[in-house]
Amino acid sequence: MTRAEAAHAADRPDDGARRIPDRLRRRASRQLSQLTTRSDRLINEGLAQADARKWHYAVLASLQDFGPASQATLSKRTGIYRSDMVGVLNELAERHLVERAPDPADQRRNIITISAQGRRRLRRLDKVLDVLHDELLAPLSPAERDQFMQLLTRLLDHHTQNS
Amino acid sequence: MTRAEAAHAADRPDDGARRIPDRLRRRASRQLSQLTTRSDRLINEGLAQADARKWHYAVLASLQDFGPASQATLSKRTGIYRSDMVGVLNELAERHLVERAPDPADQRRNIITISAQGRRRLRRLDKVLDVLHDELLAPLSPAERDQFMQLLTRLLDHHTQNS
DNA sequence: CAGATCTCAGAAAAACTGAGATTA
DNA sequence: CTAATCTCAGTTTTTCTGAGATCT
Repeated sequence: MTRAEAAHAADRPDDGARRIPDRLRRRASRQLSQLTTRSDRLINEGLAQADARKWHYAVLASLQDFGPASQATLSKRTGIYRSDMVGVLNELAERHLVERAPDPADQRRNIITISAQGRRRLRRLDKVLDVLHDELLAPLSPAERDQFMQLLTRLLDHHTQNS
Repeated sequence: MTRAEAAHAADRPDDGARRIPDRLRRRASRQLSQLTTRSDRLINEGLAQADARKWHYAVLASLQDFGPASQATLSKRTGIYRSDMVGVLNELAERHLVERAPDPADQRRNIITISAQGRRRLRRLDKVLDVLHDELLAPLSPAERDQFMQLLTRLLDHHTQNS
C-alpha cells in the first residue's frame, strides 16, 4: 500500500472500533463464491492425484446410492449436462468402472450400471474425499460442521425446488 | 425413472428409516458448488438488469471502503486477476464511475479513485444486492443468516491465510 | 540489473446451446 | 407428427498464463 492509500484508509468512516466489516466481506454471495473457488481447487487437485475427477465421483455415487439409470436420469441426479455426460461415461467405461447397455424396454436409452470395480473405486474415492473434506472444514467443530451442512442444504433445497 | 430403476432404488441398503442422506448430499464441497452456481446466477442476472456486473461492485465497494488504490492493490482486494482488472476499469471509467490517474510518486502505477457518480452508483447497487441477498437467504432466519456468514467467513479466512 | 506495474493476446477449463439420428 | 434420448460440434464465459513496455 502506498503512503497515500494508507492515509486515506485511516480516514474511512468505520475506522477505530471497526464494528462493521467492509462491504465485500458482508456479502454472502461473495464469501460463497470465494470459498467455492478454494474448495473446488482443493477437491479437483486431490481427486486428480487419484486419477479421478469430481464428475466421476458424482456418477459412481449416484449409481451406487440409487441404482442403474439412463443417462438422462443421471444428468438430473448429478447436475452434469446431458451433452457432457457422454464424455464422462466414456472415461468411466474405458476404465471398466461402469457398463453401458441399451435398455431393452426403450431402445433410445442406455442403462448405466456400476461394476464391481466401480464400487471398489467409489470406496477409494470416498476415503480420499473424507480426508479432503476434513481439510476443507478444518476450522469447524463437528457440531459446527453439521450446522453448516444443514444451513447449506436448506438454502440449496429452497433454490432447487423451482427448477 | 424407469420401472427397473424404481425397483432397484427400493433395494438400496439405507432405504426405509432413511437416516443417512445419499453420498452426494453429504459432501460439503458439492453442496457449496451447487449453491454457488445458483447464487452466482441470481446475482449476475440481478446486476445485469442494473447494467452492472459483480466485478463492478467489487471495485467500487473496495474503493469506497478502503480508499484510492493502484490496480495491483485492487486486484488483491477484490480477487480480480491483474490482467482482467484493466477491462473492468475501462468499463467503469467509460461510465465515469472511477478516475484513473498516474501516480506522481511512482510512474508505473495508476491511482484509481471513485467518483461522486461512482458513489451514487454504489449506493444503488447496494440496494439491488440487499434485495438479491434477501432472496438468496430467504429460508434462513436473521440469526441463522448471521450464523451462516460467520461459518463461511471462518472457513474462508482459514483457506486464505496461506496465499 | 532485478523487480514491480500495466496492458494485451490468447490458452484452458467449464458451462451451455443446437441440431442430427434414432426410437417411442 | 410430437417428444425423448444419445451424441457431436461448437459457442460463451470465466479463469488464468505469458510476455512486452515502462518505470523503480
